[in-house]
Amino acid sequence: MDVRTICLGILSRTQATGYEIKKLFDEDGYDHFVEASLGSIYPALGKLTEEGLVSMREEAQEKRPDRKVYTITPAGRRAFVASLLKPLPEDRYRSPFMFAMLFADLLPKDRVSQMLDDYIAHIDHKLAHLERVEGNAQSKGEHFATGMGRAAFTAILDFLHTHRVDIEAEDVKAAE
Amino acid sequence: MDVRTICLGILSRTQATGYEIKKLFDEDGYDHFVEASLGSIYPALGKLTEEGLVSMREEAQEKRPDRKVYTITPAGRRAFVASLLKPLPEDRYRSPFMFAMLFADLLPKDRVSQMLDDYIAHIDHKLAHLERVEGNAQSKGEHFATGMGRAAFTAILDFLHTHRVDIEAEDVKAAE
DNA sequence: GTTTGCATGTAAACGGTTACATGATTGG
DNA sequence: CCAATCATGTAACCGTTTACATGCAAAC
Repeated sequence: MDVRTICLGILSRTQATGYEIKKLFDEDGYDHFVEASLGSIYPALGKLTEEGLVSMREEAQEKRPDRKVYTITPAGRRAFVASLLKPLPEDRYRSPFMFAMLFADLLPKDRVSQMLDDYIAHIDHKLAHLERVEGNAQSKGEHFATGMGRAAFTAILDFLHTHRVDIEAEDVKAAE
Repeated sequence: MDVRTICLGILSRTQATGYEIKKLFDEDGYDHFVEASLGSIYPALGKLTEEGLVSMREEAQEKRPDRKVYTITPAGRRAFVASLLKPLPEDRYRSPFMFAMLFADLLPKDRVSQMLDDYIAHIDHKLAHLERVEGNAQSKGEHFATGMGRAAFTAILDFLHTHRVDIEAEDVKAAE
């Protein structure tokens, strides 16, 4: 899902500045399955404006750059819905952690333990974040997405807690 | 995790040609959390050879291009382990499906059902693949990785089956 | 007779991140 | 005093994908 489409999606819910869109990503739970940096959001908004899919209104501010508030246009809504009617790109999951676990036997035992600790802490943190935003979910979709995220994270944590011993165990060379 | 490191990892287990490395990705369960195309593998192998991290031996073949079999060097092994001792990059999960679910209320009901059907079929397929490779897992790490993948996919499928009704339900406008 | 598998490689295009550039305000 | 927040934007860089280029053999 490209930054263009993500911006349209957010703007279909609320008008916002580029900066605010970025914040919605990070804070409102979107960041579990999409992401974008400001360096890609600003150019995307510029292009969407050119194409008439969003409109922009400048709000002057004292001692700050003008806020540029973007609003989705009817054409923008149509384009957004159209993009969701097309076949969706596949999910992509890249996990350096899982990759590293494949080679646990090459690593010192405490490095493996440390990786597990870090990863568990990280998932814990994500799960906590998810549960925090779950409360203020607005739409059916948000409930569904946070629920599914929670299901997945919980299962992963369960697995890690019960199976970390397997990978932390010393390699026992078969006695001859 | 960049293609370089992934190639080194695979070559730490077995020598292989670029073509074979690609196949190992797709067939041996690696593709659930790492991926790379031939267009990135060949240049990566060339560079690793230059740097002395892998060595290359050409095997002439009749009526086919020479096979170039790559073997990791001691320096390559050291570099690979060193890369796993450094802090790992974060996992990244990009899900156009989850993103689309956030906007289910904007879509026709049967498009949502179709997305769910497609996605469930897709996860089913991945899970079956994982269970197929789980049998011939060689190392502790492979067992761990396939086990964790299975745990996550199973939880997601469970969730989808029990909660799809929530998102497929008609939006009932509150009676006034 | 067409697709799939084997086997290599290059180059253009793409989409994105990171760093740079600027600068006042507020909270710790 | 320093870090974070607000607020925009550009440009260089990066890694990767996709398409192109080549071509035979086996399977369907």
